[in-house]
Amino acid sequence: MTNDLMTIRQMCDAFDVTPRTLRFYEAKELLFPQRDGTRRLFTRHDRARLKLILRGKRFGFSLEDIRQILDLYDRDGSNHAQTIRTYELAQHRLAQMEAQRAELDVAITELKAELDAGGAMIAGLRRAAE
Amino acid sequence: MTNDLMTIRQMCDAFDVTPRTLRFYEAKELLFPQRDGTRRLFTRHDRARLKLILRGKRFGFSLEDIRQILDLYDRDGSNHAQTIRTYELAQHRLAQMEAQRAELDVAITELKAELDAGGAMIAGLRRAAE
DNA sequence: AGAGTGCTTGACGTTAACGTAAATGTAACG
DNA sequence: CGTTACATTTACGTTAACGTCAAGCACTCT
Repeated sequence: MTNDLMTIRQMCDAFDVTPRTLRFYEAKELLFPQRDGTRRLFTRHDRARLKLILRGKRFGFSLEDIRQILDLYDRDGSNHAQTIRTYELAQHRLAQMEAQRAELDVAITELKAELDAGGAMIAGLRRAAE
Repeated sequence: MTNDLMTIRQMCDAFDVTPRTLRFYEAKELLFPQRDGTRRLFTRHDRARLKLILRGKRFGFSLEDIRQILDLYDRDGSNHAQTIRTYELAQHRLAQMEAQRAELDVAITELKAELDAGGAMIAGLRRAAE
């Protein structure tokens, strides 16, 4: 069984992040490692939170979004209103992502058309400028 | 027929940008308006370039990318090697956009799964942390 | 004790594309 | 000539998520 307390380096190796990142997350109040004198010791709790953080980032949430979600979660995991709030946050983010994808689709289609048509951006751009 | 020379405000109204933006583009050498004393006067040429700039932005090109493309275009619109170069830039950008869309698709799918499964991000995040 | 290794806390740097504010100019109107 | 309405330059501010030193402590090995 993996030790309950991990040094910053062990954390970095385990999660593929830099020490700077972990300290940054602590400064932003996303993590709260214990101290052994001056050194940080990360608990299971920190590891769980870090997983959530990295997962949230993959979803495109900002660190601030993530912090809010984690705070709600820690304050009272069973509070219905807060769960709803988080749900709404996720829904909102999902809508953003889908809108972004739609824009991207349009841009990709247009750019492909340029390439297919003129054989070069320039030609496409010139036509667009008429 | 619309006058050949336009003030900064006319440009802003016509293209829905701010004066700051036009001055910024000039500073970045994307536009080269004439001067009437101290005031800028934008020519048809500037308008054509601005259209290209805004179009490039929709494609997700950086201003620096756009500047390079415009420079090649102005220097010699018929130079084959330069046309090829621009073509490659566009291809590269297209590849980036498609990669980005792929990532977005994965994230959207995952996030949807979370929402469908647990009814809340928190639940999803908790399962992920186990 | 000296060397090496790893950890710590500052604190400034990076990137893009402008926003915003301050001080000044100047053209036209009445 | 005074006011109004835009224009100009200069230059610092913004945002996110860290990167990159710099200087120094803490422990261990020899």
